[in-house]
Amino acid sequence: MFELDVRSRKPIYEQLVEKMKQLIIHNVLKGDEKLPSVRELAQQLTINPNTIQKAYRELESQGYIYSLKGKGSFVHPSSEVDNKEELKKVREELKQLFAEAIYLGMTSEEISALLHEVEGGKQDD
Amino acid sequence: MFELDVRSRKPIYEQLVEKMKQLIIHNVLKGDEKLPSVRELAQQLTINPNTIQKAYRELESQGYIYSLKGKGSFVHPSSEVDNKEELKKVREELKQLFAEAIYLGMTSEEISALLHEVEGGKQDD
DNA sequence: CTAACTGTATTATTACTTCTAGTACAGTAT
DNA sequence: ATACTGTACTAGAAGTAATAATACAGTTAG
Repeated sequence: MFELDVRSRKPIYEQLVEKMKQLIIHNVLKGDEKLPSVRELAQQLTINPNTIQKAYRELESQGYIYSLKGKGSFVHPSSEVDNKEELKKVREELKQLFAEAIYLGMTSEEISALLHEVEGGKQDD
Repeated sequence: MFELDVRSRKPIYEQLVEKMKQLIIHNVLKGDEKLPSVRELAQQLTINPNTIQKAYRELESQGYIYSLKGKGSFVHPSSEVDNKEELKKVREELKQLFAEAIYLGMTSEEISALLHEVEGGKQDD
């Protein structure tokens, strides 16, 4: 499914959260799609099931997936995502990153271009 | 100078790096301005000098400050900052964050508005 | 109902990172 | 010389991440 850097200073479960978010955001994993089970993914990645669970718990609290006992974990459909806390966090991070980008010499034109590049790469299905 | 959350899950030296970057980026700390010494700041914040040094080392490697043995640590003037690695990192983070913002329901207009808000708040002196 | 899946929770242990503490050395300035 | 600076190193305490081994509850296919 993806690769992890076990030697990284960044915790495995955080890497896992980031990668999964990317897959969900870029629609590689579609709404209501079933994710690999905790044990299955642990075996695939040769890491401990508890670590997977920790990542899934985090993804669930951020609203990206939902889990049903006995059934599995599933991608939360984008249209239903309504996480005001996450949105607030993202807004703050954007402001911080904009200031940093400008400080490092990026123009607002460059930044806008990047935005529209990302925006253009989207499609619903 | 600022406040730190010692109880936070985020390491103290990382908080310190973030805060200092903000002060530098927003021109509260100006170019070539002398920063508090490692020992002085450690005393002010009641944390260990080694922790301050770790933060300063990180800020130096990111190009935000420079240190002179026996003299002190100083803010790197914005105009001279030319850190291609940092810029590359920021570009990647922007793309990731844009995708996330859009996924969470922000429009590109909202994002652009945020950008110009940050941009407008700048002034050289 | 049983067997084999699911998520979830708990406890114990190990490994790693962060932070502190103390010391030391080299360069600068008065 | 004295008192500042940054920098480096070792050692130990404290907290976090990751593993390992169980256990329990809900779902589903036979």
